Amino acid sequence: MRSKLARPLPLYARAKQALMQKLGSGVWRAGEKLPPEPALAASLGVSQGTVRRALDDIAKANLIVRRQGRGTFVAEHTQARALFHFFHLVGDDGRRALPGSRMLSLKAGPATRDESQRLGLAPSARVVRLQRLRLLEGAAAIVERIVVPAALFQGLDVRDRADLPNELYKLYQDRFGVSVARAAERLKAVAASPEDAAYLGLRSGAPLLEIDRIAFALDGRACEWRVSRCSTHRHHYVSEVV
Amino acid sequence: MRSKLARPLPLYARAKQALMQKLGSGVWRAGEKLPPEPALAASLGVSQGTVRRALDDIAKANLIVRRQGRGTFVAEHTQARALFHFFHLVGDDGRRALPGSRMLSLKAGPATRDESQRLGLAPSARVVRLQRLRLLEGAAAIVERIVVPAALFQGLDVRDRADLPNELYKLYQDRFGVSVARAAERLKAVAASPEDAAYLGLRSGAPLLEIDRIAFALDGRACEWRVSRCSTHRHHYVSEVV
DNA sequence: CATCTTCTATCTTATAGAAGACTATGCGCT
DNA sequence: AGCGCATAGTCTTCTATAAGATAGAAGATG
Repeated sequence: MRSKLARPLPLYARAKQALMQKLGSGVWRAGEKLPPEPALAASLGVSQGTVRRALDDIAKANLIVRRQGRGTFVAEHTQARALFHFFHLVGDDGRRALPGSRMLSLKAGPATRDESQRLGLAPSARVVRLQRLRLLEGAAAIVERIVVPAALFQGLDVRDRADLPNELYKLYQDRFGVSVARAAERLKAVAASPEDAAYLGLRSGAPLLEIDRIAFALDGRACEWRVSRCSTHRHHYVSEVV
Repeated sequence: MRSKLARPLPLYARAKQALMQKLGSGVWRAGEKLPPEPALAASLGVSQGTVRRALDDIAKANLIVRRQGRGTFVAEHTQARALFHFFHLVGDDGRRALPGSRMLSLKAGPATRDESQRLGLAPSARVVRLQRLRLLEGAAAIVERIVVPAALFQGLDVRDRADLPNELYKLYQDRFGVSVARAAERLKAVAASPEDAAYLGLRSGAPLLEIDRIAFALDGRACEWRVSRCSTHRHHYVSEVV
């Protein structure tokens, strides 16, 4: 919302928008190589320096990866990326480990009011819900409740119940072409419900860290709502603040 | 830890280091204006473009503020900065408010093992400890325990007990020349101790969000250890993940 | 296997103009 | 003379382009 005159964005910002739009529209798939800088510059009608600035900006948001001598590539949801960018629970000894998963339930249905509001969907649009138990170093540590819009994930189905991979974001990207670009998390301390407690082997009322996350796709639309209730006896959530 | 040959850092990175060092050594005080780009470039023996890149990097870490037409200034710990960069508790309605403070205690003493380890001090170096109760919208919401190395804050004293300001980081900067540049936070859900519960008006054992933060000065040394135990009934901790 | 070439991104410098912010000047008016 | 105001000038950062040197990666060639 610019106040004075509607000044046009600087050229590099418009170039960035154009590139982002291409990324979002799936012109280049995950892991693919983008055209070299001079080619992009020519196709956008700007200088190489300008396209460079745009690419650097996008790389800073982890949407592309630049490798000297090789080229610029669309970011993939690798295990390492999941571990370092999207999973913030760390062992108290400082070691990071990706949690294992045990599927508890998967079913589809119309969205509740909360769900459609949080995901920005039409009232009672169809959603798919799943629940998982996640294991850290073998022990149950997180109860996870996930809601996704059915429209974005056509074909995600009860039949998938058995063989959903551990890393859902990679699945979203590979099978449905939905790349999670960023996420907003809200944390609270809550008391374990009797159900939570049973899953995690704690007494009811034990303090749990609740991570409430909305994940956004490249085009900015919300694509997942995930609530994770974590036991933080041997782990903690890390956050860097600058 | 670079693996192959010890390649020199690129010029802009060395320029950044040189500038950071000057910032850390207090050549320019908080709020002061840095020399214009061409002057800096000349003094460092690099081109204006290179110094620009270094300055942009530093600005991205919120250590300086650049204003077109006016100049480049050393960042100050304003209220807004405290609110947006260093205080992550937000009301469930989305509104941010800086908490008020009520001092509970302030005393000096030799560091415990934990304290000297977390702050990177010699064993049993002198530290100052303070405890505060913090209020959100008038209601007690956070119990805060703060430990700082006495060496960095010469003259911080029991006599200050009454009139310590709400925003400590501004005090650190203005009175002691210690600028908090970044911080690392570790979050856990814990059960309220009887003492916590009494301060916060909760029952003992209620779930609290514990924020354990080490703050680092410009030169990279730890300058504060702060543990905040927060009631998250009406508030939550926000975290953006890219 | 070693070397060379080619393609790529990265680094560095230089130049020019646009735009924001502040100061000083000068002009008209009272 | 003194006041108010527009304008010009100057200093600053910001934007944009260009060009060449550097360095990593890969394949072709000897």
